[in-house]
Amino acid sequence: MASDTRDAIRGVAVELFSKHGYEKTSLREIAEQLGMTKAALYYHYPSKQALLVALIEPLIEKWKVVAGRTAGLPVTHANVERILGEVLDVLLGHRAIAGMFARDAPAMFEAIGPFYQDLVDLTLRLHTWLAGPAPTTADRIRAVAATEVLGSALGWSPVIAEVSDHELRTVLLETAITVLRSADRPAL
Amino acid sequence: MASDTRDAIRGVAVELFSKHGYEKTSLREIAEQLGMTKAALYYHYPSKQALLVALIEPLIEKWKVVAGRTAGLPVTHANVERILGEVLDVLLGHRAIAGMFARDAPAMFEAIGPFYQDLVDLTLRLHTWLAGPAPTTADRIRAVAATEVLGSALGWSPVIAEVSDHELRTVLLETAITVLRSADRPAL
DNA sequence: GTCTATACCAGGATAGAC
DNA sequence: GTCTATCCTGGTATAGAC
Repeated sequence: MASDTRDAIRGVAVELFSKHGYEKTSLREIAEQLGMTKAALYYHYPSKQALLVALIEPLIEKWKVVAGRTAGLPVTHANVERILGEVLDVLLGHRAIAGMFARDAPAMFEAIGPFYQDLVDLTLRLHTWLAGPAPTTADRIRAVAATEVLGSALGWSPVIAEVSDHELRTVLLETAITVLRSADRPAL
Repeated sequence: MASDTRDAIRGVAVELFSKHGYEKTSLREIAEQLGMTKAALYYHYPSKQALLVALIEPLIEKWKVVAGRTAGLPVTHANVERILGEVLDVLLGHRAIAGMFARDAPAMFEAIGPFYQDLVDLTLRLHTWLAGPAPTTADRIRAVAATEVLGSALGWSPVIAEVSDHELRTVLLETAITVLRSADRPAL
């Protein structure tokens, strides 16, 4: 087994990192909450950054899979709905971690530049795909906005916290699709 | 006059805070870039936090004005468009600072809790107003999503950076309104 | 009124004892 | 696998030069 201690450390780490931010969470705090010393953490994870990376990796992997699927995929209504749904599932399935990327971006970048860059690049590919072939500027803005709508799932608002994952998924998916479709409407 | 030096300090501070994040920006860095010592900064601003507050204040004031306007205002098409437009103008007029709140949230909260809480409360009031009277859960989610669409103006995507403020304003305003209106569409 | 020198404490990191 | 001792950097505080 991959060590109970490591699991416990990661658990406390996600909790504190998302609550107080990465920079403001001290290793002493994490250690104290686990009943060990700062230095003991260093046995299990060689640095604060390595601990962060261990938390991040599962999200990155799933994000790669979803964004990768868009390669060469035609931008049909059905495909857009499927991809956006998968994106939402990744966000909802890793809320705490994805929320860190959304809300604690500079810390994430300073700590794990290349990994962070991977996520950014993948997101840009998603934007490009969503904008469709030969997009206008407005199409590209809407692609960003649609992604932002999905990001609402990570929000701090009580509205978001109170709603069931299922309803959140349904409404946000429909809304994001509406945003992309709004190109078809006559100009205001 | 309110001191050239203070202006210069604030200029460098916004730049570095938004580039590397608040926590990761050291006062030494700021001082060096200005050709002075760390301690000299302390003459002009009594703490790193006070410097941050000085940057933040103009945004908070404007945000208060806009969110305050919604009090008792009927949720008509025209009013929604006017308020969302004003929100966009505030965001576009304070891009760097507003971006810090969007992307560096834990740092902002740790540093200036009460001020941050003000912004959050005002934003929640905006959500509530946008959701309209007797809102369904879906209405409330869409209100959050519409706000998130406006927040796209603060994004790091090259799409956003390349587009003119005017076109960004036009498209995002129209898109946010579409999101709120999408309740009228027949269910998927 | 503006700045320098200097010292203090907290947090991340490393070496080495047990 | 866990701890003590130690180092370095960054925010902070104060004394004092100009």
